[in-house]
Amino acid sequence: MKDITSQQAKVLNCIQLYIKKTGFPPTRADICRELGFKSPNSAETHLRALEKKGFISIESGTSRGIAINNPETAEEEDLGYPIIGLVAAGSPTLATENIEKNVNCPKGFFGSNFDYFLRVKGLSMKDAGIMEDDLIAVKKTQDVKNGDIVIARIDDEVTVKYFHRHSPSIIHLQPANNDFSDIEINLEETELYIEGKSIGLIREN
Amino acid sequence: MKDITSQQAKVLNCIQLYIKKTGFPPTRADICRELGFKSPNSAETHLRALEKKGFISIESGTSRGIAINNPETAEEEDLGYPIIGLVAAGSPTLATENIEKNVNCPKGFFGSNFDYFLRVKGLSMKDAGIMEDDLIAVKKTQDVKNGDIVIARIDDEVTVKYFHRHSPSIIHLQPANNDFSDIEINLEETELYIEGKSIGLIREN
DNA sequence: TATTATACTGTATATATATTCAGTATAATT
DNA sequence: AATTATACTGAATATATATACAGTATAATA
Repeated sequence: MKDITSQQAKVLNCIQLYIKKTGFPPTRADICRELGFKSPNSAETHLRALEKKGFISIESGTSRGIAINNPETAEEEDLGYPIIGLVAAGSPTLATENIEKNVNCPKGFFGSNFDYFLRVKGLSMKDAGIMEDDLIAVKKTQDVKNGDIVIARIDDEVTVKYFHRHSPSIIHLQPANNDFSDIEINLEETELYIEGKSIGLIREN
Repeated sequence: MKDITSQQAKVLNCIQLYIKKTGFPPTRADICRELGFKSPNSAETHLRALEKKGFISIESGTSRGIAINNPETAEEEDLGYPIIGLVAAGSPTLATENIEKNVNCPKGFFGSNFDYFLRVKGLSMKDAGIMEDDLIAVKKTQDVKNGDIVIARIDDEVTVKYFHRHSPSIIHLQPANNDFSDIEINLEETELYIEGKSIGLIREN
């Protein structure tokens, strides 16, 4: 998708507005009327340029045969977010990165953007209101602060816990359940990977 | 909006599919091709009938000038679900039925249908994973079973609790937090109204 | 019983529309 | 210096398309 010029952007916007208003695409003459062009060929050449750059599709020989190409919206909004299963029962266990299904959830549903849903197993975060089978909205990031609920991986085991950095090399992964105890990680001895952090939660019951 | 006939429904469906596939409405000839009609006037008369009944709009003299009238979808899916505030701090308090904002949430997001979101105040259901400021998806219904999480109103005070019917006239509203105690209601003395039950939960953090 | 709505075929045509060709002009690449 | 992309006007035209008119037939309604 090459760069669009300001005039081409005007034409593209005009087409979108026209479709929204009338329910069907404009003719060359319609575009001229809307944008003040005096020759249908002005619209024609802009349409050709927009087609060449991939913004629209034109059906040859067809009246009003203009379709707007919208790959982002079409794919992302229809597919939704994947649900990934977390097979952890209190203590972290192996991560099965299988997509359970896709949830049709509007983009930016939780203030910030996120990348996928994680199906929670176990009750280690029960006092934080995270119960078994809840779906955590996970934003992939390594930028986490003390007190954040993080998705952490130790070797191949994935767990959800509160994040607390006690010193540059000592990190505590703290459960929210008295039946479980802190996991202390010395970064000089053990490798810790932060998959991301929780920015929201969904429960279906 | 009068009744649609099966043939007219076929034509309407054909138009919708055509728009979805191509991005622009069909001509009379296109409809004939899709549905096997041999005369463009077959499509024409069906279009006139659909217009008369309010299902579509036709722009006279305009090629592909068909627009689908969709008042229901336009209103319901864009508006989303309202968030209603619950000013309850552990013990039930007065309900303020003010719409906080609307959430654009796909219909049927939680398996079953629901009617609105309730903003939770207080921690009386903390052990059920319902925390302060969580949004409960509420389905308006009086059909509740023991163990359901219900939204109950006693006089003008609204609360979220587990529902337990101990006898035909004795109902217990049970919190999920040891710091709170059961509310016992004798239906012969006190009026209890079940606003609905929780079928899901959303947390933004 | 007469009328209206539905459900088609078949033909004809005015016009709405895409599209080509001929120019003019400026700015950006190669 | 030559080419290409952008940004237009203006005219011409083949054809895509809406739409009216002439029929046929069945079922529902007044």
